Amino acid sequence: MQQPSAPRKATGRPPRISREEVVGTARRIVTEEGVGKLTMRRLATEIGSTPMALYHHVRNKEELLVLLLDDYAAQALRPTALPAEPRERVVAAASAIHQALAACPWIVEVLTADDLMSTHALWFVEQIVDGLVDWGLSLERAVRGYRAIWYYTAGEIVVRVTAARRRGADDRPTYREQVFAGLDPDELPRLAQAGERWEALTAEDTYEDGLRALVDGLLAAG
Amino acid sequence: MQQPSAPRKATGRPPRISREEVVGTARRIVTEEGVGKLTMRRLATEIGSTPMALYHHVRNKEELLVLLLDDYAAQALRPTALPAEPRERVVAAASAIHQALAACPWIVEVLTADDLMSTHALWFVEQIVDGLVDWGLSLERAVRGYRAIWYYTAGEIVVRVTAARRRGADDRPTYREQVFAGLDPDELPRLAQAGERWEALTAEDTYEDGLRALVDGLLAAG
DNA sequence: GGTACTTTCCTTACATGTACGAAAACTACG
DNA sequence: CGTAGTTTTCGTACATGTAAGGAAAGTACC
Repeated sequence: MQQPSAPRKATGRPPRISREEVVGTARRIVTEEGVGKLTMRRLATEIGSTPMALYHHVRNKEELLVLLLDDYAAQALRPTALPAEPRERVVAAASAIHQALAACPWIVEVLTADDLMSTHALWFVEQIVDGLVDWGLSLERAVRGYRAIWYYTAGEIVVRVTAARRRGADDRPTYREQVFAGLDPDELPRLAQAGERWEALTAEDTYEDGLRALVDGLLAAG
Repeated sequence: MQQPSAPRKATGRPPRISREEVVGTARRIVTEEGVGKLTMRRLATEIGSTPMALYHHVRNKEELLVLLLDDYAAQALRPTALPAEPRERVVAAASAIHQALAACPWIVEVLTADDLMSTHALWFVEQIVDGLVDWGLSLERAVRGYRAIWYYTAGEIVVRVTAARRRGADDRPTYREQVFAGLDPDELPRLAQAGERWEALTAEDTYEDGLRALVDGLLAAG
C-alpha cells in the first residue's frame, strides 16, 4: 500500500496509477453521476486499469469513501469567523459541520466511520472543545461534550437521509404509516394525538433547536 | 407479498413457507452464528427452499433485518415501572431503549432505517413524549424533543459500534491515531492537549451524561 | 373435465466487492 | 548477464443480493 506522502522507494515495479488519481477520478464520478455509479470496475476502466490494481492504493471501497469525505471536507469546511461568545461559537461550529455534511448525502455510508476525523474538520472540532472549555468546563467534560454533539449530529444526518432514501425508492405505504394507522389511543394517547402531525413534524429541520438544547444542557452541567 | 395478518385468500398456489418461518429461522441463524452468517441462500437452504422464494415473504434483505429488529424489541423492551417525575421518566425510557439496542450490535445496519418505529418500542416513545408534555412542553415541542433524543441515541450506537468493528478487524494504526500524531499544538491547542487522553475518553460510556444534558436543555427551553 | 386466473416457487443470469496467486517491471548485487 | 528481491498489475474465481421470466399448484366458472 502506497503511503500518501512517503519518501519514494526506487525499487519494485514502477506504479502506473497513484492514490491521488484514484481518489480524483472517484470524486469526478461521484459528483457527476452520483455515488451509485461508483463501482470499482467502473473506476478502474475510467482510469485505464483493472479493478484489482486499485487495491494497491486503497485498502477497500470503504476507505476510498473515507478519502472522498476527507477530500470533500477540505473544500467545504474552511475556517471562517465565528462568534467570540463560547456558547454561540460551539453552536456555530457544530452547525457548520452539520450543514456541510447535510449538503452531501452520499457520505452517509462513511459517516459512521469514526468521529469526524477528517483533517480539515478538525478546526471546527477545536472550536467546539475550546468553546466548552472557555465556558468553564474541564477539558475532559469538554471532550465528552463534543462527542455528544457529534453523536447528535451524525445521528440526525444518518437517520434523515436514509429515511428519505427509502421513501423515494418506494411507493408502498411506509412502515411508519402502517404503525400509526393502527395506534390504540387508549394505550398510546400522545402518539395517537400526534399521529397526523407526526409526518409533518418529522420533515421539519429542527437540527439547530436540538443542538441548542444539548449545548445549553452541557453548559449548565459544567 | 403476503400481509402479516391479512384474511386468507383461498386462491393461488398454497404457500409452503411463511413470513414467520423466514423471520424465525433468520433469528436463529443470527443468534447462533451472528449476523454475518445470515445470507439469503443460507436462509433458503435452512428452510428447505430457494433464495428467490423468500422474496415473496420479505421485500428484501433489509426488510428482513427490520423485522428481526422488531422481533428483538418485542422480547427486549417490555414496559416496566418508570419514575413518575417527568424528567426522570424521559431519561429512564430513553436509557432503556439505548440499553436494549446497545446489547445487540448487529442492528446497526438497520438502525438508520426510520426512527425506531418498532411496535414494541412505541410504549417507550410514548413515555418520552408524555414526560416532555407533562413537564409543560407543547405536543409539538415534545415530538421534536423525542426526535432529538432519538438522533442522539442512534448516533451514539452507530458511531460506537462501527468504530469498534473497524478496530477489531484491523491491526494497522487508526486514521485517528495518525491524525493525532501529527497535530500542531499551535493551531489546534485543545486537541493536542487532549491528544493522549482522547482514546481513553472515547472509550468511556457517557451516553447518559449526554442524554441528561440534552433533556435538561429541552426542558429548559420549554 | 377444461379454461382462465391467481399466487407461490424456482431457474437462470447479472452486477458487485474482493480474495488469491501469478505475471510483469523494476533495482541490487554477484 | 543472471539471480534474487520488491513492488505493482492483472486474470480468475467466489460469494452475495436480487432482477426477470417462466413453471407449478391451487381455485372459480363453464
